[in-house]
Amino acid sequence: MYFSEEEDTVQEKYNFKEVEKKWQDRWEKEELYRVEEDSPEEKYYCLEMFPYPSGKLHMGHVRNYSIGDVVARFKTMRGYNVLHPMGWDSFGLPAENAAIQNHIPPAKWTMDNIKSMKEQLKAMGLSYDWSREVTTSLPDYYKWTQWLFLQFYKHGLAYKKKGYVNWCSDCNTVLANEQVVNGACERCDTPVDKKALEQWYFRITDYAQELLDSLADLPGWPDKVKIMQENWIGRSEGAEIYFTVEKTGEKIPVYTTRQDTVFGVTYVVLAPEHPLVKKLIAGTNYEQSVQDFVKKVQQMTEIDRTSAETEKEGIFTGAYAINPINQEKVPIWVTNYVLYEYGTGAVMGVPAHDERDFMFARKYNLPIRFVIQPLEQKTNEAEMTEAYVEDGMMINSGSFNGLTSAEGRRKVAEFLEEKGAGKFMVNYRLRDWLISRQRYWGAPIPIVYCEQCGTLSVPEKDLPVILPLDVEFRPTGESPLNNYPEFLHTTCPQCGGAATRETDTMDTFVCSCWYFLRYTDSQNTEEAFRREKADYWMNVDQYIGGVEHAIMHLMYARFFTKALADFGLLEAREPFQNLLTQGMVLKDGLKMSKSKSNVVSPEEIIKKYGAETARLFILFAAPPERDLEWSDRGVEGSYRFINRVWRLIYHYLQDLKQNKEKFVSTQDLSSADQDLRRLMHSTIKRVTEDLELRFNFNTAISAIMEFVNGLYHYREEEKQNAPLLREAIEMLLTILAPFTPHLSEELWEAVGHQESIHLQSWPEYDEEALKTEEIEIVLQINGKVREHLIVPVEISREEIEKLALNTERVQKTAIGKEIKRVIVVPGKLVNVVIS
RNA sequence: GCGGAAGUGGCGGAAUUGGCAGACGCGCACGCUUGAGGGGCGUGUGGUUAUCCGUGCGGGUUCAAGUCCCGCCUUCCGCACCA
Repeated sequence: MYFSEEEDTVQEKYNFKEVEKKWQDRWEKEELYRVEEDSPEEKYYCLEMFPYPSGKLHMGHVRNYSIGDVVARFKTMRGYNVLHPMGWDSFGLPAENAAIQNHIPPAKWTMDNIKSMKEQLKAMGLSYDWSREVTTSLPDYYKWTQWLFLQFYKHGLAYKKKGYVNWCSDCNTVLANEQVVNGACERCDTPVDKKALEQWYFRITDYAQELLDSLADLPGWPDKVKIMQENWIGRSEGAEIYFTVEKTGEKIPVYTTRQDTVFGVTYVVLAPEHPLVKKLIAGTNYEQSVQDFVKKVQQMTEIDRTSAETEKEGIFTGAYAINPINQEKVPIWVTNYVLYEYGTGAVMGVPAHDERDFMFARKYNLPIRFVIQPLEQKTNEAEMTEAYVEDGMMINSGSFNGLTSAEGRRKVAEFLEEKGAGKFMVNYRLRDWLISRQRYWGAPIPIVYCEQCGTLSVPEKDLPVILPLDVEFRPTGESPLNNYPEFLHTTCPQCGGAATRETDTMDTFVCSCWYFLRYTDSQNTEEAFRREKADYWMNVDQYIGGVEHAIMHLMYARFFTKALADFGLLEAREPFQNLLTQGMVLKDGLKMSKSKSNVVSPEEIIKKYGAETARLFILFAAPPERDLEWSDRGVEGSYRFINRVWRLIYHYLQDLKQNKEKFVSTQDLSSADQDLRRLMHSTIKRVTEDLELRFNFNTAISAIMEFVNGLYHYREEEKQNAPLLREAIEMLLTILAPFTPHLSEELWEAVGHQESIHLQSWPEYDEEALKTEEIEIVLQINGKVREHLIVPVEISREEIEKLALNTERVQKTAIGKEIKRVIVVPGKLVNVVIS
């Protein structure tokens, strides 16, 4: 990019309003941040989580995008071909709620918000390639979300089934397991109900093992996030064991990780929803009471039911089961503490070796039988007040006596497997992803139902299934699609007869599962993305966003990437190579929120101090992954620094314009010149390493501040070296460019450059320039700092030792004592140990 | 209960491999500049000062510990009857 010929008058005081606007407009006009795939440079994909267009930018956004912008600009200057896109996660409930409350159509509300948020983002001076912008709620995007759904369907990874699902009565829709927090809707906190409904699922459980295993391929992810995903997947190894109903011979599979305790089983328990419950009690004396109990449990809220503190309750069904290991007859109970969704929905009760079973058995006077002996001491059964849940040695277990728990787990499972009464089993806590929502503002699921032909995909050529915009909302929250005949009624793609459309839409997390792929080829009207383009850009080298997406978005996106790779659509099996989870922005130690009225508006800060002050403060105040305490004083400090840089360079402006001599020789430098030059190079080194190795923006900025302080000191020198000064100032502007892009660009132009500073290379430091002739080392006596010695750089260990021993301080201290040892750490310190 | 992160001046934070604790910034004090205020430029600023003491607490390893080991405390975050 080249600057226009017109002469700019540089003002004495930094006018951030004019300057920021001037460069934002010029960068946009010149398409400075546009990237293509045909670059000789190595690619780098820098991505920040795209926002939901609420209409207003908040400080979390400012932090997220400031971090991303520094990374993108820095990598560009380091010589990478950087993809840095932005878009909108624009389906979702708030738009619909706005429609119900204020009678604004969701599409209009959404597009208006996008417009105003885009202006706010542009006012921040972020280096996005806006030509790649994606909007998930527009047909040119959701067409491909629907197309991807069909690929999942075709490959058997999307299916419909009836099951007990989480229902939020306030949002009027079902929720995925991941969207239920403590038994309540994560969006509105309404306790969820369990409803038996037919719903669409993605078979993420097919990928459970790979999702778990390949966490190991992500060293660039925070351990915290990997551990959370690991726990969510919840893999366990155990056995399925088949108990049989005494009367009917029907099998009851139970899942356990402690098959070594199978001789300790004194009862079997079923979840209230277990289908066997009804059969067992039908026509017996127990029928009424068990039914009452089941009803009671099902009426409990999800919170109460799943809390570990909830009292364990149960009821005998009147039926008995046979333990396949020893043919023993044990009672079958129904309880509130067995989860139908996990394992087989049935559990073997081993009170002696499981806390929950222990409490349950105590309450209902069920027998407790010890079958695992601690290795160190003998259990005194009479004195036991809690279950022994550790491993040990098997006792009271027939031919298995004497085995350790680990051996027992293997042998018992093998034995049962041989008898056809059980098998080894790996279990996961991860459930399939429920993706259908009974809401309007989402991507319609491209399915039609025909009375003759059944459930059918919409043919790919008929995509997108357009979401109608002129719909009417009812205050109930019911999806208006159900009352929109033109949408609902269609023809069967197979027989041509009358058919109806699926009116459920997809969970918005489906849309955000592949947006990073669409960015690589966002204008493509023939495909979701061209494979070569995706393969060129993927994986995302650096992904940046909030930790609140640790499970849902990040796991769903990983699942999508793996599935798409299996469909042959791309090479990558992981979407995000490196992940940075930024901390929250706090005010007065609390998360900013309307209810606490401690919200600081980015718009106001930008208006008052300019975008760069806001960016600089946020990057300077804390390292990116930590929470950040907002401080108005701190903001003023950043504002001061920016003006300090401006004044410094303004002071030299005339000289710099007239004297364009380049710095070439290190001859004839005064000691102040040498100091300045050393400071300059050590600053480059520090800033480069802080950005390259650690994303420590705060310490990088502090190094630049020290450099500026050094330049102010140099300004006091009588004799100043003009070429050196020019080099130092240009270096300063260059390393500031990722942090303060407008200021740097304006001054870069002012000192006489025609090409944008953002197209310059990142400076290299000169190892030679860092060297000094003398260094300061620490003199310690018994490990305590006593003095500082100035010594030549190339001094030997022996000389340092001699020097140290000859100091007055050491001599004095050593009177009447023995010098036991002298430790020399070259270049750092000498420690004299005196008894 | 389980898992993770953190705890350093009046405040935000630095200390990269065990080697000068407190970089940088805020605040505060003082000086210079200015008609004044603001702003700017500069100096000082952990606590005590004879010296010592200091990184949540108590031990330990080491010539040397904010950093390593053992045992606790507090705060925040995530998960939580998963058999």
